[in-house]
Amino acid sequence: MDMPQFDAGALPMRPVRRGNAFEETVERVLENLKLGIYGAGTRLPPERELAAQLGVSRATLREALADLQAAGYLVSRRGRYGGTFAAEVLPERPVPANQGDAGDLEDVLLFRRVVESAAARLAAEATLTPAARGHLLAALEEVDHAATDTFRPKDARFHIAVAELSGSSRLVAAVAEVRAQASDLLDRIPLLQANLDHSQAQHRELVDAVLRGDADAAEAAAVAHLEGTERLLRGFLG
Amino acid sequence: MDMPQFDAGALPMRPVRRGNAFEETVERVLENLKLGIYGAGTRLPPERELAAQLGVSRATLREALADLQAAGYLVSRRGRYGGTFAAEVLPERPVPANQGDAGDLEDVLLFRRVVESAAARLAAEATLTPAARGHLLAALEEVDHAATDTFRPKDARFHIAVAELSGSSRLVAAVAEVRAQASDLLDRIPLLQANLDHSQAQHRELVDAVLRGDADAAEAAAVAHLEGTERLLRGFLG
DNA sequence: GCGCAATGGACTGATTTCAGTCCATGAAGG
DNA sequence: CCTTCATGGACTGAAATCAGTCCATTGCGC
Repeated sequence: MDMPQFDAGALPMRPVRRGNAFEETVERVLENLKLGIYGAGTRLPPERELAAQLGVSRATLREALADLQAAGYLVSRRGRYGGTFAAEVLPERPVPANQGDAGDLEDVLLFRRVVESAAARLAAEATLTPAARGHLLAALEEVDHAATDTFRPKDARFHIAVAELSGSSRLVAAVAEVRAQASDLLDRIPLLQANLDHSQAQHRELVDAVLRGDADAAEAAAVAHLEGTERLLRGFLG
Repeated sequence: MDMPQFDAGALPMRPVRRGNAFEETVERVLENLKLGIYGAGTRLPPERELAAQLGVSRATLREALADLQAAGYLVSRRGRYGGTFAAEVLPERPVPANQGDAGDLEDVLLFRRVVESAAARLAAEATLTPAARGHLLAALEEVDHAATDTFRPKDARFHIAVAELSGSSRLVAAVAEVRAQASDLLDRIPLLQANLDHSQAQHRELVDAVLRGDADAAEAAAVAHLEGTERLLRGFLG
């Protein structure tokens, strides 16, 4: 941890813009694809609507979509009932040789732990509608039956589903964001079958705890689950 | 809680832009002033540097600073050893009649609880350098001796100081952001002397727990402290 | 005193981004 | 068939934003 901890004046102000609108739009859409929010073959919202959601003009959004289409992430169809669809199979990502800071690795992992364990606890404490329970179980089934090459997005989707049960939109956003960041790191290390099996068991444990409203157990399950990938990441990258 | 919880496709993508660069820059700088990151009379970084921190061109930053100067939040001095300074006394804020969503109130409070309690716990678990301990105590003294009209910024500064001890820059950012949002809400309700005294005691308790490394006590103190303002806010706004 | 140097102030032209408009496509439904 | 209409595709002119340059001011050290 090498933070500029003291001298308030030295704390840099958090950026307002991280790049141009085009780049950020590409990144955001890609993030949603990688997290499996839009699974293979599903339709994205119409451009006009998506542009509004992203707070960006349709022209800018279209540039971003065109790039993603050229890169094979998206397919467009014109005409009524057409639209923009997530590709059936996402292209291999050209490993971003960029090694990322090690300090940043710990930062992401720590923050992930904070938000995801809280999400698990709050989900367990919430009173769930039958629909909510069904949604959670469906997400669990999805990730359980996922082939190894579709595991990560479905895993992310599952964890976001848990966060949604917490009822806090800010928490959902935080989980999604930190997942996306962690996902970038995870793409640089191999996916081990043993670890995958272990994950499934932990997912079930988490769901069980949430469904029976056991907040402590839910939090513990979430933390145990996270620690697994933390160890992997530290091993391969640290 | 009225979240669009299911049907992933319906989850809107998180905005990339929340407004134009100018507005966001004003907001960000104002946020830092209100949080007391730049206390009365202190000097902000030079424009060229600040623009870089914010990821915005100097022209845009200057427009924002000009507005804030016109509104009495800032004072500029030219020449070497000149600069832009936080005004000695911040203008009364023109209460933004805007009532804000009630659902959003709960969302902010919930997320604040998540990040701040985690920050308190992590701060207590961290091994603190003497400098860090001194910094924390200094922040405590500051808020302790604050007059009622300077209480809120120093209070925010104190809580951010705690978060800094956690060693996670993401957590610090999250605390600062949620504080700023809560601060907007707090400005709409009166500051009660009794509540203020209560706060001071809770601050001491939190600091004690952090300094002796008692994570459970630190978290408990933080939660107790937050619940105080939560009740106030719900009472006046809910 | 004098010049150095760091700062805010002001301008210019290029680039990005925007809002708005109209066109092209093509499945659904008659 | 033919019409309908929600969608992607393409263009325009305006506005915002940028990077870069030069100017104006002023306290400090020589």
